[in-house]
Amino acid sequence: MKFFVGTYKNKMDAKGRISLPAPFRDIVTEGSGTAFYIFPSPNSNTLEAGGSDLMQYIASSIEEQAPMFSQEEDALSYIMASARLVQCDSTGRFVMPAEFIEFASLGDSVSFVGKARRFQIQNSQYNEVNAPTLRDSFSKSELTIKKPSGV
Amino acid sequence: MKFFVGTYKNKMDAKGRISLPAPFRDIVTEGSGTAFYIFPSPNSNTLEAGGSDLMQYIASSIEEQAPMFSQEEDALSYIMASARLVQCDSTGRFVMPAEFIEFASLGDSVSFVGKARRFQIQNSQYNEVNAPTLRDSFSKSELTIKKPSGV
DNA sequence: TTGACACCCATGAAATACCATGTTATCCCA
DNA sequence: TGGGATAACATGGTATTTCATGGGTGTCAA
Repeated sequence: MKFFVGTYKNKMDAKGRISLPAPFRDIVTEGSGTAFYIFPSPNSNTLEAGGSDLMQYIASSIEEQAPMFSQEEDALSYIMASARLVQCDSTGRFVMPAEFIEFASLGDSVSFVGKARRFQIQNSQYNEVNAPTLRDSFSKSELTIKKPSGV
Repeated sequence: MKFFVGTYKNKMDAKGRISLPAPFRDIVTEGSGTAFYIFPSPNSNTLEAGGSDLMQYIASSIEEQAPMFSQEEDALSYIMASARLVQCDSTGRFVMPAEFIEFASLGDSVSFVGKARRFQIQNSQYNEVNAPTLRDSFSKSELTIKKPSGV
């Protein structure tokens, strides 16, 4: 299995077209053809993205937490309701839906931030002001990596 | 596997005809030809819809919960009794049964809401008032995506 | 006969696939 | 190790297709 790592900056044109960074292209298109999923992050004004395996992960989690037709399921599946499947063309470019441009306040420069199983898409300025903060809070050892079960 | 994601708004004409959103068309018709199932939601005034794999999922769930001919099975299988199989024409349009138009109070504008394994069909106004609520309850961190078992 | 329903076109707008180019990164060989 | 050749990639522009939607016609059954 391959992971989304690294941070890349690409330009969005007037039509909302952006090149998906080449290192992400091969990973995300495994099992989803040339398409991948984007949805608004539940807790911040950034966009989350990944392949069909990510959606499978989320769908399974929802099914284990809440039965079908329950109110909890309705709230959890808001991710699915707000997500979009976007297609890459032959040159590796996709069209960012207008509602996401607005949600994430995307400008000319867009950052792609690797997050292992998924990646984030955000305004480059947002990324620049947050990256040092994140690094800072991490190096304070408030945040650590615990041993996962079954590894 | 492909999932129903996103929210789309289409118009219903005087004959009760609606275009099934193109992104849903390819998914739902896998294994069901050009037809799909619609049934009233057990817990709200919206309509649930999906392909034959969804009905398979529900049927299996009913079989595991209650034995055949039991009273519980009778209640659970009300979904099957109230469901309808609808056909799409060559342009991807289907006729919404009159009883469902009444049940879900459908007007000119109809929303299709992706829910991973299935999708909902509802009055667009109903969708507009509920979507912010869902997003709100989700972003309060009362609801999170936990690691599903076996992934 | 009348309504319900499936089927057939037509059309404008919007989405998407295709083609072209410059620049950067990578590879290969001297 | 350096320099040239080659391939990959990001980005700009254009053409084609898809899609949603409106209207009409025929057919079968109540």
